[in-house]
Amino acid sequence: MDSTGAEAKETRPAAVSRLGEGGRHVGQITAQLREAIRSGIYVHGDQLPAERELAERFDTARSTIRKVLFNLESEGLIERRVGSGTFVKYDDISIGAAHDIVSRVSPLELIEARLAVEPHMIRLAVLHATANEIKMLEAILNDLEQCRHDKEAFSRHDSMFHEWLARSSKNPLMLHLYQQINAVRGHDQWDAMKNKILSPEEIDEYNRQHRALFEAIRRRDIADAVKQIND
Amino acid sequence: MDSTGAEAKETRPAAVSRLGEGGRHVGQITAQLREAIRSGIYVHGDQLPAERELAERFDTARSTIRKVLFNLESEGLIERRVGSGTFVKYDDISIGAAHDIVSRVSPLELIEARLAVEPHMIRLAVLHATANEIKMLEAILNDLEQCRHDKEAFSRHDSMFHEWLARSSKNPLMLHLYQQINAVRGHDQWDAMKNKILSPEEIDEYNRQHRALFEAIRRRDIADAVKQIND
DNA sequence: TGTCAAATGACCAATTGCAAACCAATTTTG
DNA sequence: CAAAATTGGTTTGCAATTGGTCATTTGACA
Repeated sequence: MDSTGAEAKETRPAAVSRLGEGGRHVGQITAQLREAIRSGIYVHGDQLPAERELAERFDTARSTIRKVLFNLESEGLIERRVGSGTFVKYDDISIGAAHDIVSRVSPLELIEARLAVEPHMIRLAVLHATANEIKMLEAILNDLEQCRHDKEAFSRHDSMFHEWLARSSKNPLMLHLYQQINAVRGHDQWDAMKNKILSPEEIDEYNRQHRALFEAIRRRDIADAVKQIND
Repeated sequence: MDSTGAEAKETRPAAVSRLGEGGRHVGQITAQLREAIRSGIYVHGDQLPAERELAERFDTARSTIRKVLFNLESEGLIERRVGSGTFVKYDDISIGAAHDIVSRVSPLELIEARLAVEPHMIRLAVLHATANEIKMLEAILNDLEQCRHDKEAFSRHDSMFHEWLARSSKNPLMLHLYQQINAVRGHDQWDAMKNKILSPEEIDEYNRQHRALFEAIRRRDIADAVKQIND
């Protein structure tokens, strides 16, 4: 007699098929919010107003807003966390970066560049890393191994690990080059895709490699370190 | 040491800035403090105000500040010592802008960077260079061989030769990286060295290598090309 | 009148933030 | 040297906020 409340997931397995419209209000507000996100009014990471506040702003009921947010969540535009809020998960790199280097690099080209720079970077890091930097790398590595189920955090710490690696090389030019690479890597849609695909098992595998690389650096074993980075 | 910058934020986050790290307060304050450090308001070695004082300044709880400091510590920006305080640990040497990088790179470091990038670049160039680009390289090479006694012209053409090499790799990121290297290489700092080092005989030797490299590329002989660049 | 989107209201669970107290290491002071 | 003060580290309890869920009512429309 209602079907009001929330389209319970368990009672409605395939409700996703009918996209676009829920009801009149729902469809309207969905389009409006979707456009606000895609146009950049809200950017990646931004927190949307709470459901109750959105309801007030759009002068509608919370259940309506929830249907809207359910739609946007199905489209992958937002992410909702109980107790925290609703967050935009739409990193559109095409906005404003059209002629930037970032948008002209393919995943393969990125890998090529990394393969070129990283081995030498590792060699230098093995030679020049200070005790403090090794300590720092280990700390980050430990953080990294706590991130099996948090792809976002894993990606952040992974970047940090490699940046400290570059820093340990003690070659400002190498660090500079690697930061250029990282800038692309961080904004590359391939990276975003990788983040969605990363399974805990793959994260484990990455972490094994990271650990092996770190141990090689600590032992000052150039050959082994370079071997690790090439796998 | 103080001037923690604007603390304003009139109880209404309304126009969201950049969240996505933690809660609303934590994320905001983290971003604020991080910016204060990266922008140089606090410099390496500075002691931050005590947690309890920071809490008072930001009009928030100490636990909130502690989460903020934990974030910054994870990023390697600060260091905390029980009984002493929280200290900035940020070498802005490492984050220098592109124009600063030139003055901080030693000849050896430049060579290291070239050794890292060039072999891979050559591999890609051998694979991807078009007939036109090979023609262009040959033309530059001919110019180059006319410069036995004009160090300035030799240097110019040499740069051009390598830039076309980079371009032939068909990898925009590699080209970008090599341009960064070239920016350092072409800087005034190296002029003096150029004049001291470059004798006509050495220019001849360079040209022999260039010629050999070029022939290897034309033959699509990766092994020989890489061998030439490493000599 | 029956149907169904919309609205309402209540409650739950997770998260965040606040407050207070206490501990441990370090520095300052007497 | 010893006590006091300062500082980061930790724990506990509580309240507010937020998304998740359910039951029920309202209102437009066929």
